[in-house]
Amino acid sequence: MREESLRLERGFFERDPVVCARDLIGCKMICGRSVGRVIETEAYATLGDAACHTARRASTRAFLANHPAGSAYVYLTYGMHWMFNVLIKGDVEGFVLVRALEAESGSDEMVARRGGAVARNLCSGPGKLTQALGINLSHNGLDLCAAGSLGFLTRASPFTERIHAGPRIGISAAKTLPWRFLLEGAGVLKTDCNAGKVVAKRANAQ
DNA sequence: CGCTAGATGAGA
DNA sequence: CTCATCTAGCGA
Repeated sequence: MREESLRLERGFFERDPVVCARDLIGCKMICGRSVGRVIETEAYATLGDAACHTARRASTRAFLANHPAGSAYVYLTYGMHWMFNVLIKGDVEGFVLVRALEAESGSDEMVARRGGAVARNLCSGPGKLTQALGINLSHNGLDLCAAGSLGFLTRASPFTERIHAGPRIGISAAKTLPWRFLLEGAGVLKTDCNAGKVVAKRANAQ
């Protein structure tokens, strides 16, 4: 018998952000015709985490107050890259940044939006991911648990693959929290490993 | 392959 | 001024 993938429900996102980030690995992300498996995430928390946007941005605190768990939180960084996050509201509140996917279907339109990038380079980073899926500010605030074109599907059960945890990358605060999660052996993460090195080097230089 | 520089805009 | 980034272009 074949197991059916079901949409992740609100309750999934009403837990600890770190648990959500880890459990999102291996789930499918759907955006219209484009589907990919989540292979990299990061958790951010409103308490004890200086890297969380709520620590510096009033608009993010307002967003959190006005949206349910499982809402999409999208914003621009470095003037040109959209970041796709999910609002988490458990006992601890925060966000999960979806950093990388392994394309499964609809990759023709993903490749087109990425300007002809090869598979290994298609969704292997948070900016590439949103570009491949066509995600931008218009998706901000969407309910990912509703029956829309944007959301997540449950991962296979039992889930036997290994998940690696390590420090988050590309940030300047709270660098040591091991809140970055990767599917082991996904083989799509070279670029992000490089990004991690760059960050580490900068840290060493100071 | 590794590494650097520069693009580019919102928020506080 | 700071950023949850990416890519082209350079040198080895």
